[in-house]
Amino acid sequence: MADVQRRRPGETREKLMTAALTLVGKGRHFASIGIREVTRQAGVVPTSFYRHFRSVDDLGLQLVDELGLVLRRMMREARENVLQADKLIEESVGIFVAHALANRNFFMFMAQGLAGESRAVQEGIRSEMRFFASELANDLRRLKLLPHLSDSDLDMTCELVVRTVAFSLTDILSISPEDDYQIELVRKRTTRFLQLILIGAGHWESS
Amino acid sequence: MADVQRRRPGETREKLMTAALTLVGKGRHFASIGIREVTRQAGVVPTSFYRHFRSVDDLGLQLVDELGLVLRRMMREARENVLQADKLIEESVGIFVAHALANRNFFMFMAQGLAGESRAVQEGIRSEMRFFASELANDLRRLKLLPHLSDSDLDMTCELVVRTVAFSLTDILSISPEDDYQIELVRKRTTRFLQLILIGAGHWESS
DNA sequence: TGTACATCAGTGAACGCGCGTTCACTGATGTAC
DNA sequence: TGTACATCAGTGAACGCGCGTTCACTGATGTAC
Repeated sequence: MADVQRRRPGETREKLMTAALTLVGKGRHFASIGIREVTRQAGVVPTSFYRHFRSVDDLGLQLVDELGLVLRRMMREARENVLQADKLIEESVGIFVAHALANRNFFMFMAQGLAGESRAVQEGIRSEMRFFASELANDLRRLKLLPHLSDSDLDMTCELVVRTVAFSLTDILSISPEDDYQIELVRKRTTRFLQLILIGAGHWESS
Repeated sequence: MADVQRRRPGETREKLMTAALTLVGKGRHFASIGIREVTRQAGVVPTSFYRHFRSVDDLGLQLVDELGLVLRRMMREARENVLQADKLIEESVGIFVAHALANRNFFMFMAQGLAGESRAVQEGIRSEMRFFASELANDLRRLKLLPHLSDSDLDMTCELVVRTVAFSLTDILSISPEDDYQIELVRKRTTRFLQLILIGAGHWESS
């Protein structure tokens, strides 16, 4: 009975961000979401919105920051769990697919934002992807998996890998999350894409 | 003086579709565009809209059909002009970049639609991409450039090529069309991506 | 070739509604002394 | 430890505006005989 109605600081802000993601998850596009809609979904009065964000675009930018955390978490999990070099690709793709399903709304927001209305969000997401690619390049360098590649060729390869995986995202997100069979198909196809790229990298001649 | 005010049939319909593309080209996202906005841009009274489309989504679907024509035109030009096998990739990428710049609004619509609000538009664009990939596979088969690949592996390779090019689209579209230097960078990078993929395909072992 | 009628495409007025945003207010929490 | 005050986060009422959509009307074009 004690501690009644005591609000956690930042609780409403969080509710608003989650509400926006929920709407995106329901099939709405972020660019078409309004303030009243978000607050309604969050169960909060419209005026509250302005206590935390200047506009929906501003909320979007803050979502990009959180997206960065989600991606880093995924990267960490991959580093900890991908042990056998020969199954590196398969296991990484598996982890990616699992995270995409577990954070469906977040990744939908990411897929939308890449060609979204706000330049700032667009730039933010691209920058997260570049960061991801450069981390991947570091890992591959450390593992000496493609030792004959120059730094810039390795960067290029990783950029292509990240883009390919990002495109698979749109495949996954267009499938019903329960359709295990379709998801398995995407998983296999993505794996083959990456294998093809890495075979290419293996035979690439850095000048 | 004769022939005054005589409207070409379908003229308004065309104006409305062009208007929607213009708005997209100005940075608006298709999902956030309204009927009144389109008609205003087209210089037409709002009620006219319903003479041609049931909704903005419906207009979007018809834009996908036209997008198909744009893609086919591009494909034809590539077939006619890509003569030297050793420069196949470079020349194809060049033609793609030229078309992307010349039909900027159309390609922006395409990039947006891939993760857009309307499932039907999404599906339509994906299907155009699949068609493009299968045509590419036919060409490569005819040219006997990757004779050791099974049909399904060749399809996979072409699918990856098309996706990679499609992703480059978002690069091109985020650049100012006058920034020749940046565009040249994207052109070179895309070319390298495709070279990497085709080297991979060259060493791929179809089981 | 001429006439009567149907169809089509564009118009302007009107509707009710939800939107973004502002304002003054409230009560809880944090800070200074 | 207690008191006074400032700051913060949430509220409800209110605003003017642009939205999607409907309606009845108009004139041009197409069709039948």
